[in-house]
Amino acid sequence: MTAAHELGPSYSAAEVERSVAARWAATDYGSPDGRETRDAEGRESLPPFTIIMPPPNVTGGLHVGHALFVTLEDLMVRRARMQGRAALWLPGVDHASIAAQYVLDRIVEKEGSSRADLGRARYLERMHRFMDETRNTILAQFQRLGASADWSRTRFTMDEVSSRAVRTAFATLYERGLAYRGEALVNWCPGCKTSVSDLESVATEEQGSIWEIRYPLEGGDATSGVVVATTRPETLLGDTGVAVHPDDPRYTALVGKRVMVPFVNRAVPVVADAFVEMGFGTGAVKVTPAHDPNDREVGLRHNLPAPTILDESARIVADAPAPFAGMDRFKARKAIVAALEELGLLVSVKPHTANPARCQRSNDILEPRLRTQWFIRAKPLAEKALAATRSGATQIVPAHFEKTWEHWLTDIRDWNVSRQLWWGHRIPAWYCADGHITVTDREEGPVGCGTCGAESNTLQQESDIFDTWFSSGLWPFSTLGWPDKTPDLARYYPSQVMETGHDILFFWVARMMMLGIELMGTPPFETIYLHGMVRDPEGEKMSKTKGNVVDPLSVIDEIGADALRFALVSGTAPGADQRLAPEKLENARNFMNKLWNAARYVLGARPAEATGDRPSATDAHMAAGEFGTWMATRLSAAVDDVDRALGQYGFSEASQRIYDAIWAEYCDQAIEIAKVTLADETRPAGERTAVWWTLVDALDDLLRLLHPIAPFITEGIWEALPRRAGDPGLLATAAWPARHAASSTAASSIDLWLDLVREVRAARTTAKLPAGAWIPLTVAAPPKLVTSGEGLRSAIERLARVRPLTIQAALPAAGEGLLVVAGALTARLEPPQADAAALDADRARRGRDLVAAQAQLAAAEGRLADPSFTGKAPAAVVAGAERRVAELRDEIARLERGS
RNA sequence: GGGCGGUUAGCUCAGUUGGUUAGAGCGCAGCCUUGACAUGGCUGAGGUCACAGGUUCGAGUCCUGUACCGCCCA
Repeated sequence: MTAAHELGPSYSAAEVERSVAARWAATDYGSPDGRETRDAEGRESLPPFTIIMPPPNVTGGLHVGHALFVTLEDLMVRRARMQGRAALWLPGVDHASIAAQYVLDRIVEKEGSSRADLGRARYLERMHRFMDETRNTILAQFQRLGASADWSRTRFTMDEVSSRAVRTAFATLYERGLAYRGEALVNWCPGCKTSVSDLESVATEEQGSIWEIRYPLEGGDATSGVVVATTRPETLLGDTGVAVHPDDPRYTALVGKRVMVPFVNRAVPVVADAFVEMGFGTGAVKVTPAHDPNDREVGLRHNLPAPTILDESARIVADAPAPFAGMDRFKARKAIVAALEELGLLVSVKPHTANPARCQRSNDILEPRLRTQWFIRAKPLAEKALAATRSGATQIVPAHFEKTWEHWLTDIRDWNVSRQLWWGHRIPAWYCADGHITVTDREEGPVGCGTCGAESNTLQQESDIFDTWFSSGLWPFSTLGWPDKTPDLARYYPSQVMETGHDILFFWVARMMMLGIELMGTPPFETIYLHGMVRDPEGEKMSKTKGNVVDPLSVIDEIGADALRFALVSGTAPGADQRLAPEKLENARNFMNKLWNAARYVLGARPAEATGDRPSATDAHMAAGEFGTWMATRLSAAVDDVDRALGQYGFSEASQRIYDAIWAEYCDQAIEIAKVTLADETRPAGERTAVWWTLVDALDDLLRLLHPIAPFITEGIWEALPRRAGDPGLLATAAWPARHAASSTAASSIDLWLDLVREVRAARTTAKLPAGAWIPLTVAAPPKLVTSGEGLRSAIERLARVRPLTIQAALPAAGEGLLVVAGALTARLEPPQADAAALDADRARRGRDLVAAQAQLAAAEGRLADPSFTGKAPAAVVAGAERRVAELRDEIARLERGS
């Protein structure tokens, strides 16, 4: 970057971002106790502001979803930092056990080996090497986005502290009876060879069949018995019953009788159970307790055995009858159907839409299997989480997600935390030869069996590991040092905001809430802010196979992180998905370019008289004249609006307001007005100096407002700005702007004159007057506006391209020309050689204005004439209507007089 | 089947506790190479706020229902 006062002639995001990043890297500004902060003492008097960063997957690369969350969190943290709070944004990465193992398995396969070949120890060693390669990649990419996290506190869900937190948490839950080991049906993924939680199972839809199969009566022939309907004939080998609805008259006589399951020749009872839908299929269903959740329930209610008939690869078990033993489940389905047909037991086959659950990771169809697993008792934990949101201790943004939250937590089922994987935290449970369970938080394991005292070296540790989300669930406090009582934990727990995607509300947020309340005693965050998904311009989910993925790094290379951040922020609404189109990115880029050029102009327009340091009091110059007051008022309104928007997580609204403040107000109006004064050597030097310093002060405010969204360019420009005494070295640690004392509540005459300028321009356009021509304008203005108009004379001339400009009390008697009415101002443009057609066009325009004004007047008058309006509406609204009527009458009178 | 959300300009979306003149960006049309910026400036066209009822002095905003779209849970 070039020296102060000299911004490069064209905006290069890459150059600015590189240079600013280097300056940041040389400081500890991201630390809540950073030395860069301007007021360390003041900081202590304010509450800290903490966001714990959702840890990205260790093996992952940056995608646009990361870019969104990094931007939003960084925005909040940067603003809090500027407000003088101790702002902590704590980063880290997640070991992502199933996802990482899935990725590494593919790599190992390519290397011609396999997980089984390597064995657990060597595989984990290979995994650690892999982690070391990838761990910092994603965080380095976050830095390119401008993330101002405290990198010195970076954590990993598999580091030593996290491991201790996991053991302690589990041991505590076990002690409290909130963790238990039990046999239950789990979602088994035959591809990943592990169980997965309900949340990791994805319901899908596919065309299948429904088979109707006859189970003959025990001792009966092939026409006796009952016809069951099933979508999974292959599980027939594990059937231990047939169920019918108790009220189904078709089967009343059969209940209690026994029927024969083909091939296995097992006599099983016909039971009556209300879960059966009479209208489905034949109204009779086979019961396979070990391979279907509903059947499991029925089996338990009717004391049916539950033989497992599918192994961990979802093949028919070895002790099943030939030829099915060892067969894959889908082959077995065909084979069994064929065999049934041969036996004459297949009654019919009908098409049917099935909804098999698939593994979120591998997409294999999940197989329910009975297994002994570790579970977390969810109900008592969920109740506390619900209490926290109901009491308002934790607030969900947007609020409507509370309903989803309620729904899920109310009907929550126990959480299966066992995974038959290798990469992850091993469950700290040990079993002795007699099967007693000992759970401990000691890294080296228990000293002996907690029940029978069997020696530690005879104990076997559980081979299962924890669901990744168990360690993630501890993240809000394990990152702060828990289970130790660290100063960080005391200072930063609970955090203010948990910002994450609504897609992991249950996976993660609910678990953090449940575990946080249980283990820490208080909810882990005050606000849960949920963002939506970033989609492609057509609203499609981005995916590599579709090829519609926006790569944030290429976007940054092309237009800069600031533009990407601005585009994402301006498109976001709490909980809502957004479409990211190239036009949006382009607009953001243009905005950055606009800001850069505005700054270039301001810095280059310094009057010779504006020597010396920047005045430390902003409002000295702003109070000096109409322009300063106007600017102060505009800035104050912008600050108020941005504060209000951000206070309610209206990020997009805030970004739009800043965009307007910079582009429409500052560039299109303030600079254009100031330009005239600054270029006018005949103006008093003091006036030019005041105007220039006002521009500088305003730019400074705007940079501060925009900084949380676009940190690089604002920092880069700010560096070139004359500094005030007491300002820190970095904009990142400078103070958040406040209202200006010089602002005014009264309408500024500048706005009134700008309205006139706009009307004159419109008149010129409709009348097709040459854009470059100087055209005489006479304005009739009330006395107060005559004075301010004189002060703005050269600006009005230039902006409206009018000359000579006459400002007086009244218009001379009707003459040729174009009438212009704007607020309290009436004016006449007098083009030297106006052609008749042009004048007609303008007259038509004015006619339309008149009609519109008359319609509005009629409406307003109608309202005021209605006693129910004047009687019931608030006084302010009535007064507003009255004012409006007066204005409209005045305007109409002037429009009519002139035409 | 249950729940939640959406439907506003050609497109993408804003729209605070109901206040009467519904906004922005992009796109479109016309004009402008004016010494910060053509990644720009100026001006303009374009909306019965999905539909049908209701509450109210007043409804894009609140209530009921309908249609369509999307998401979540089963």
